[in-house]
Amino acid sequence: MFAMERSESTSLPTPAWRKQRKSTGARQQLSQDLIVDTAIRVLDAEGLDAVSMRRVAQELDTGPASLYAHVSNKEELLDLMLDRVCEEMRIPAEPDPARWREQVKEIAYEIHRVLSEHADIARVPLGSIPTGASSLRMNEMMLSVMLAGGVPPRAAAWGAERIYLYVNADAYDGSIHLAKQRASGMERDEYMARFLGQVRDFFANLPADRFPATVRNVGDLMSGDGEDRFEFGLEMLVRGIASYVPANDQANDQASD
Amino acid sequence: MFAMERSESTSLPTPAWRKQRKSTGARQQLSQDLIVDTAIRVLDAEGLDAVSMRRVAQELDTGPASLYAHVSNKEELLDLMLDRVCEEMRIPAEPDPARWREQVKEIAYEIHRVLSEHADIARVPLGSIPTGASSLRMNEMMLSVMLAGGVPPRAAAWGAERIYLYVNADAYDGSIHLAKQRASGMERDEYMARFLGQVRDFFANLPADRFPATVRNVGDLMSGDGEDRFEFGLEMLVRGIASYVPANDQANDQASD
DNA sequence: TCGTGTCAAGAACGGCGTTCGTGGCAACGA
DNA sequence: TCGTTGCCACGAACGCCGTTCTTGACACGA
Repeated sequence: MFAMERSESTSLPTPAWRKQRKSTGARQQLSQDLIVDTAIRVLDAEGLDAVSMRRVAQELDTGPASLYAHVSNKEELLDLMLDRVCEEMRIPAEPDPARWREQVKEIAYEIHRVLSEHADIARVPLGSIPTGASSLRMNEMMLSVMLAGGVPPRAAAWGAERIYLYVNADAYDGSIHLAKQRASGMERDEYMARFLGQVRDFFANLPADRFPATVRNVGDLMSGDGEDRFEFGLEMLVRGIASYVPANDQANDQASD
Repeated sequence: MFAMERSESTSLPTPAWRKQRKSTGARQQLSQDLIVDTAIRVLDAEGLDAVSMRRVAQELDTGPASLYAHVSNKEELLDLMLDRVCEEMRIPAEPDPARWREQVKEIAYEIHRVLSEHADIARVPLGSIPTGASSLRMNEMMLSVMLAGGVPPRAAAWGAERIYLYVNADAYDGSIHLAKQRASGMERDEYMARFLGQVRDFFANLPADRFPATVRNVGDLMSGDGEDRFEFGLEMLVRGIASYVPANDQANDQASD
């Protein structure tokens, strides 16, 4: 089957007089887009570790060497996959100063959602400056929203980057559990229940004299699911950045650095 | 007495009458500790990617199969390395309610320091619940400090975990630049200058109509080094968690969830 | 019809994690 | 003192990986 066409042309049917490239039959033309599409299919189905040059080539009924005509590296392939994934992010409407906190969180949620929907792709952006158009647009929007809300420029610039780091890290963290669950062959709920049970037992059975706070608060330590915790950390960050807004009707004891 | 330990003496010529096998007996006893020590030496010298079972075995003048008698997995080896590294962390004195914010930051800095000193070991704890004694002690201390400062238990439990995630993520982020610098063969300063210059150019040359906030704030986006940004994000988080302290003389519009 | 250039792809290189089987050595029982 | 036994180091091998070299088939311009 043909992948969805990405660029403007190419969706035309092949002229009948042009021979169907090669005697090996209806082989599809290799192209960067096709390779990236295929790699993302493998990613979604089996996780990032399954995305190898050989595996992608096999999926396209060819050898690994063939990919290097369209992609210089595995690293470049991963970057391209990330760029493509980022295109799925929906950017919220224009900045609304009255709702700037909510908008910052909406953007963070959107990034988190898209990264989480594609297995452990979140491993890729950790540590590589994202230069894809979509990433840049997210960053631009986050910045605009904060500036509209009255956050000073430097705090907004750094804050946006820190929030981005946090979102990435949490998405990656979550994807690891997904990978382990996949490897264990269990259902999601069963895996989670078993895993959390083990951690709870581990914490609860620590020597209470050396770890009093931990043992006494096992209930709170274990409460909430991944989404609750992501939301909590995000709220921490947003409250923190809000404290840099000058002349606010709150938070005036240690504000503004 | 001969043929125990002292691997330095193996450069002696082997007596012709002694079977070759015997001379290799001058090896040091393998043990888990020795393997972990060696692996950390490789890590510090060449980065985490250089830590392979083969590489560590080679460093010990043996074959990779020999390691599996003392370590069940590469994953287990990495966990053991992390545990060992965490032992270098110094835990601050006991909780001082008046200084709880500073103490939280001190703990975070200490974790960050030790992780950063060992190349990209920070890749390991991202996504695996740390169960080493040292990690637990850090968590216990962080929890105690927050509770002493008046943070409600659930907020303290979640907050400590979120801060831990942030510290890990930032340490990992930093280690990637170190790895790339190492790969490029440049000096640290030269690498950084070149890298930041490229990013600055990239941002500055974006189309100003589509990325107005980005282009207008290039200066702020690029300002500060890694430590400044780490500090800033940490301060964001601490201010955020502080807003959960009830009956504070600040922050009372949306506190306590 | 004959180059010619492009690009798919087979083969191979060196490295990886891991397992299997073997063989040497130390400790122990007779 | 001499088997015997059990443990453990380790060579070899398996099946992956990313990447490169080389070949060769095809479409196309001359």
